[in-house]
Amino acid sequence: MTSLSTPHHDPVTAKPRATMRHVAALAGVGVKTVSRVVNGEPNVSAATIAKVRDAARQLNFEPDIHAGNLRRADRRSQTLGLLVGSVANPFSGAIHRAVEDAAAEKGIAVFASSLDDDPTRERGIVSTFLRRRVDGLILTTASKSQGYLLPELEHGTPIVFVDREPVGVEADAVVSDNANGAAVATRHLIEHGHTRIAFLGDREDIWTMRERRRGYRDELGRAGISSNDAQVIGGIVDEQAARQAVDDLLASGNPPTAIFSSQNLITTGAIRSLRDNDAGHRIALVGFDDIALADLLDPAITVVAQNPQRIGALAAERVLAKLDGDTTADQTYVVPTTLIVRGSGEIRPNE
Amino acid sequence: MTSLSTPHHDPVTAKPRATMRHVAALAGVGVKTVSRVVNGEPNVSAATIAKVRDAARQLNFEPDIHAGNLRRADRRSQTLGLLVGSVANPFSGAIHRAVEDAAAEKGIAVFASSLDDDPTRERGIVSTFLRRRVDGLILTTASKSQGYLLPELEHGTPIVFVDREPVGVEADAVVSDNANGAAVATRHLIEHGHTRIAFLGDREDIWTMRERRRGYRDELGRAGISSNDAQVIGGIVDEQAARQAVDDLLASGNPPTAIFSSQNLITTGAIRSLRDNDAGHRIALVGFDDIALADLLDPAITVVAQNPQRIGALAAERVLAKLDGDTTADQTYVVPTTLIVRGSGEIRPNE
DNA sequence: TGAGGCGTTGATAACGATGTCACGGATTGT
DNA sequence: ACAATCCGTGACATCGTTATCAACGCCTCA
Repeated sequence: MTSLSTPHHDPVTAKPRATMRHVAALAGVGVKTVSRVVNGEPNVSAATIAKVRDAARQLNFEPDIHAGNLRRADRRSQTLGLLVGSVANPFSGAIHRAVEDAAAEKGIAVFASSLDDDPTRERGIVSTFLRRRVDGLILTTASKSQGYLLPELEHGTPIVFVDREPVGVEADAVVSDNANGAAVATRHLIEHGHTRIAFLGDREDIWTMRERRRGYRDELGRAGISSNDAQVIGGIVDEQAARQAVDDLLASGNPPTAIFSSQNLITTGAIRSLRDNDAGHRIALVGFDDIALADLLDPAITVVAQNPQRIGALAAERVLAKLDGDTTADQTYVVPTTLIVRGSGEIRPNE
Repeated sequence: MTSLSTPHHDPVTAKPRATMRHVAALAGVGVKTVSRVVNGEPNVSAATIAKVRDAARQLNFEPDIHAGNLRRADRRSQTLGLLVGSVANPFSGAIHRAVEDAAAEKGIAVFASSLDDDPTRERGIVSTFLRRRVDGLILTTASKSQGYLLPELEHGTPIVFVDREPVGVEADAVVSDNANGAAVATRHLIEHGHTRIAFLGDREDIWTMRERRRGYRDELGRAGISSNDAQVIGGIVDEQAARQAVDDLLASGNPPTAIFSSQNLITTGAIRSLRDNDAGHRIALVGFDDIALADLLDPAITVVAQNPQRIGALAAERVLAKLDGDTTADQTYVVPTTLIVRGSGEIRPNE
């Protein structure tokens, strides 16, 4: 056996990539001049620019942005790290898209990763971003504290939290009007005559879940509804669990007349259960976060809609502003939610 | 006025980032030894490893992956570029998620961008990826030819196309069973007694649209249905346009008894129009690509479902395999579609 | 006409990491 | 006991780019 080996892509056919040196040689100029042309720096003669452009085109030259970044004064990688719930989730997708649009305008590329509400993933992904020297971070978090980001903040990396407020660090955050939105939803149900309103919640350790539950409870309190009537069910991790939870509620001795489901997947699970149990027109439902085609269901689903586009756009705006030297004090930006009345939330008890 | 300036993040508070030299100095070893520890290379004493780890932790050291990449033999940036229709679109999101999962396993980060069916964007985004020296590319395309990628392919960069086949280059592609899926949908409608089946299509220059239309036409031909009965409407760019198109169809002198909508947003637009015109239970509808909650609508929507998870997973698998030296010949992988019968596709004419 | 300035250009060091290689000390084999 | 080997380690060159600075030629103005 010889020592011949093909460790990776076939080295026989692999053509080397053109560097500035190659371009410089072909154009008959120095590398620094190529650099000047590529970066649009002034004081290069038109003739030289043409020669260099030609050579670069011939060789399919693409500058190595990271090699440049190594020496460049501003050390910008033109890259952002984005961590969202899951890139497969429409809410996250809308945030991602808004961030991409803002970043693309400035030639900035975006790393996007999924958190899955897993603290370990959070740390790993952030580390992955940091090792790639992203210029800024937009993060949804799951860990108990984001104190580990302090050194990065001190270094000057702009960090903006989205969807959930951070713990253990001061930084910008962009979140939905969670407690108020939940209160509005709850009040809406109360105004339609309900007192037995169940709350279907996510995992206890998720900040948005606690905020929404707080809004729900506060509103019940304001209406003078006994907390005995509040059926708070937490720890619902997916659509199937939500379905089961509602099945159980309906089978219980004292079912609620209305349901407030505090999240996307939980809402669809609830819809399925209500449908299965033929209770869709009997039990009111208001969901937190809009769902696709909710207006075409029967009944159409009343929701408190979030504004993920706005959340993403605002987060990107803040990060980019900080990169441009903006020193506005860190704060939490609250993006309003909107009650969208469609039918399911206007069902009255005992109908 | 002094020459003091604050070009970017406040240089007064900006702490420098720790490099291997700093870690080496603190640990009292050479930089190469730090490199060995960080990369888990063998032949370092346990005591030295401990010293280095300690120092690295104290300084919050994160290695600069791109600086290393510059000198490293394999030149891997541990990064993939992914270009999809739009990161806000559930189909794209599912692909993205599958790619992310496969990549994350190997510590690879993913750049994700949206194409918006814009050839100019395609070129710009690919260039953006290339300048960042991604290890591989997974691309949805909009331009007439991908010939511009030839130099990159020759260089050995693995490229896999998703959703649409490339033109002008030979490369792996992972696509849905478009023509066949469309034929299955069409046959399904024919089997339920329809002959006047309208086709609602996307922009003409989109490969998937042409494939699906081909499947539709072929199937009509096989059934001996006159092409006069085929009402092909193309150039539908969004949901609103689809709605309008169906409104027009219904108002025409000779409306179809069934509709095959060849895409996601077009399907929802069609549903809305049918609903508005009170025709949902009279005119059959089969959509290409599944939509959320389709099973809860009235009627529930029959669709030919794609499998974006599978498409993404397969594309990622191919790219990663090529990175590992796999030299299987380039080919197009066809991911099967599935007819999901729910109700709207089983409505008979004249009901 | 000669000093000074400006526009254009390239040689060289440096960025933060890894590949190479050489060195010293410990271990092994005979 | 001595050579051969192996292990642990660090000095140095290097990857592709940009910052610095010096040099050159040409123009301007006194």
